[in-house]
Amino acid sequence: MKKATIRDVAKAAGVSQSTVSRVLNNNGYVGEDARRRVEEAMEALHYSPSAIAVCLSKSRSRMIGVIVPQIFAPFFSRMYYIADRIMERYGYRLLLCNSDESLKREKELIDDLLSYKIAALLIVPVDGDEGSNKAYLDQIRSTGTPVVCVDREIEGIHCDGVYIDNYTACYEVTKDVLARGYRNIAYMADPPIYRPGCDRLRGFRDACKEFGVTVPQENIFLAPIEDTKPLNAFLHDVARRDVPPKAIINFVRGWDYTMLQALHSAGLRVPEDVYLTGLDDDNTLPNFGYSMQYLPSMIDFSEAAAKLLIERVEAGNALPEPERRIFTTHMKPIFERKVTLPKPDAAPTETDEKEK
Amino acid sequence: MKKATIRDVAKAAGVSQSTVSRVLNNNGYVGEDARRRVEEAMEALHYSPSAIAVCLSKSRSRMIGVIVPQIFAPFFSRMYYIADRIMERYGYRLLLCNSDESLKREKELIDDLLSYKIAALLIVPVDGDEGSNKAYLDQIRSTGTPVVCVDREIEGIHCDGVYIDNYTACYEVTKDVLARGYRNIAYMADPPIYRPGCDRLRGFRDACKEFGVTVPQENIFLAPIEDTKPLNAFLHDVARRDVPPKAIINFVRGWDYTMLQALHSAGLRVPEDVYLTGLDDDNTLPNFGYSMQYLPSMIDFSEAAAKLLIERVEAGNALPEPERRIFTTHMKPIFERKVTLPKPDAAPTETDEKEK
DNA sequence: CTGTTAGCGCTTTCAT
DNA sequence: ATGAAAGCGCTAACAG
Repeated sequence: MKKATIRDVAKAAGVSQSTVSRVLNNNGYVGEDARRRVEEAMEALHYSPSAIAVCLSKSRSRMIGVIVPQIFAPFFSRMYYIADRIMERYGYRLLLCNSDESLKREKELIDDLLSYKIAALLIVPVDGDEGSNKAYLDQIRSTGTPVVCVDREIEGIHCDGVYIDNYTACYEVTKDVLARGYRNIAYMADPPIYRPGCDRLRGFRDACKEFGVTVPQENIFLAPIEDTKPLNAFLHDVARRDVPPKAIINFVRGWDYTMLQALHSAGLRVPEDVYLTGLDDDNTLPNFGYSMQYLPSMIDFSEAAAKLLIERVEAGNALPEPERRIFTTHMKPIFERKVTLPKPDAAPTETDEKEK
Repeated sequence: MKKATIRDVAKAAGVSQSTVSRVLNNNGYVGEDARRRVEEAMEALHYSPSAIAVCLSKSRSRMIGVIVPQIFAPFFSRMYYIADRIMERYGYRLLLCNSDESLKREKELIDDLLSYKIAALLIVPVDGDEGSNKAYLDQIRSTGTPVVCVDREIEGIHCDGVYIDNYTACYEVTKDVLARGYRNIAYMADPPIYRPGCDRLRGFRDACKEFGVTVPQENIFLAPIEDTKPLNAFLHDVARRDVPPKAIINFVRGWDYTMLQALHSAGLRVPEDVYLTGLDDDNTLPNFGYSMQYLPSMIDFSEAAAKLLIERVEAGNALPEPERRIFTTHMKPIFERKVTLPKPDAAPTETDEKEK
C-alpha cells in the first residue's frame, strides 16, 4: 500500500489539490464543507505530507544545518540538545555534522548542507592556524541563508552570533586564583591567533599585571585545539617538574578531562596537589577535581542561539544587521565538601570568598 | 545570481539534461567529448546538485534518521560521532532527534523523519513502563525502510540491532565485587520490565547466588530511566544510613554522574568510602571515583551499527532477515594511582587481579 | 551515445 | 471559494 499523496486526498475528498494544499497550510479561503471533507479524507488515508516535496516546491526546507567540532564535547551536545528541543517546537529538524576542527571539512559540510536547502546554519566555526571560512560564511548569509555562529567569534564576521565574554571570564578566574595566594601558576588556552584565544590571554595577562605577577613562559601553554598531543606532553612535563605549578588555569574548551587524566596519571592529585580551574560547561567536573568553573547558563546560552535562529528564519528574506549576543559567564565555586587545597605561595588577598 | 541548475549546465554545455545527469551519476553512456564539456560547464557555473530534488525524484533521500534518548549522554554522543564519520564517507547525512525517553515523542519523531524519506533509521528505542514502539518499528522495516536498533533490544523486535551482552556484563561485575570481599552492596539498574533491565538483574542475581549472598531489598534500586528524581532520593537515603553499602553497582546508563554527585554531596567519597562500578561508556569516569567499568569498545560498537546501516541501505529493496550483533563488554580496571578502597566486609576471594 | 518526456509531491499564481 | 496548470530540480524509461 503506497503512501497517500495530496492527490489521493483530493480525489477522496472530491476537491482539487489546491484546496487540500490550502487546508494543509491553513491559508487562502476554504469552504467550511470542503475543509471538513478534506480533513476526513486525510484522516482516512493516513495522509502525511512529504517534507521533501514541500521543500522542493518552496525551495526552502525546514531543516537547520548544525556544524560543531565534535558533538561529544559536553558543551556542544548540551547546546545541541537544548536547541533541538526548541527548534522542534517550530517544526525544524536539525542536520548535525562534525567538523573535527578542519577548515576544509567545514567548507565541504557547508556545501553539502546547502544542497539540502537548509533554512539556516548554526555553526561553531573553525578558526585556527589556517584561518576560517569567514568569507564563505559571510557570503552564505548575504545570499539569504541565516547563519548563527556559536561560541567562537571570528574576527569581523558579518553573521549573527552568540558568544561568551572570554576576556572577563579569564580575567576574573585568574584574579581569583591570584587572590587565593597562588603565584606559581600555569595557564593554558587556545593560541591567541583568533578571537577567543586573544581575549582569554588578555584577560589572564591583565589580571597578572594587576597582581604584579609574572608567569614564566614555560608555564604558559597555547595549544592548537586540533591536536591533543601537545597538551598531554605539556601536562606530563609539568607534573614532572621539581616544583610543579600549584594552580592551573585551563581555558581550552573540551580538554578538561584530558587534563584531569594527564595530571592523574602523572600522580598529581586534584585538587589536593593542584588547584584546577576551567571554563567548560560540565556540571560533573566540579565534583571531581575542578576547584571552580566559570560558565554560562547552558540553557540561556543555547536558547539564545535557537531564538536567534527562529527569528531569522521566520523573518523572511530581509536579513537585518547581524546581532551579537554576548553572555557573561558566572563563577561557580564547587566544593560542597571539605577538601585540602594545595598551600598557596602567598597569603590570600581579601576578597569576597563567601559567595554561596 | 541564482543557483545553477542542471538545466543551466545542460544549456551551457550544449547537451540535454539527461546527459548532464548521466555524468553526474556516472551511469549510462556518455561521449568523451560531451562529458568534458559538461564537466567544464559545471565547473564554470559552480554547479552543485540539489539533494532535495534528487531525493524527490528518487523518492529516497540520503539522510539517515537518528533517534537517541538524549544526545548529551556520553554513550550516545560518542556513538553518533563515530557513526556520522562513517556514514559521511558514503554520502549520508544524519538527522538527529532526542526522544527524551518518551514513547509518544518517539513515534512523532519517527513519523516526521519518515516524511523526509530517510534512507534508514538508527534508533535507541524507548522501552519502558508504557511499552515500546515495537509494532511500529517492525512495520516501518517491513515497508522497506531499514531500521537499526542500538543498545536496547526490544523483546521480539524484527529489526537489525547492535547490542551489548548485559547479562554477562552485570554477572561479571557483580562477581568481581563480591570476590573483592564486599557483602553489603547496593545494586541499581533499569527496572526488569524490558530486556536490558532483566538481563542485568539476572546477571546480578546469578552472581550473588553463586557467592551465597543475599542482598536486601532496600539495597536494590530499579529506577525508571525517564525520571532522575527517584535515583537521587535513593542515593541520599543510602548515604544517610547507619551502615551504608560499601560497594555500589550502577547499571543505569547515563546516570553515573548523577550518582557521583549525589554521593558526593551526601559526603560519601568515591572510592575511599564507596566502591563504585558501572557500565557506562565514559573514559573519564574511571579516573575520578569509579572503581571500574565494564564497557564495549565504542568504536567497534558504533562501527558495527554504521556498517549495518550501510549494508541495508545499499542493498536495495530486499531486506534480509534482521541481524543481531551482540557485543561483549570488557572489564576495565581503572586505578593508575593508589587509592584507599573501602575495607571489604569479607576476605577477598582469589581471582585474577593482576590483569594489566 | 544522446535527447525527449514523464513524473516525484507539493505550492502558487491565475482564472473562474 | 475553488480548480487548472505551471513549475521546483532531477531521474528514468523510452526512443532514436
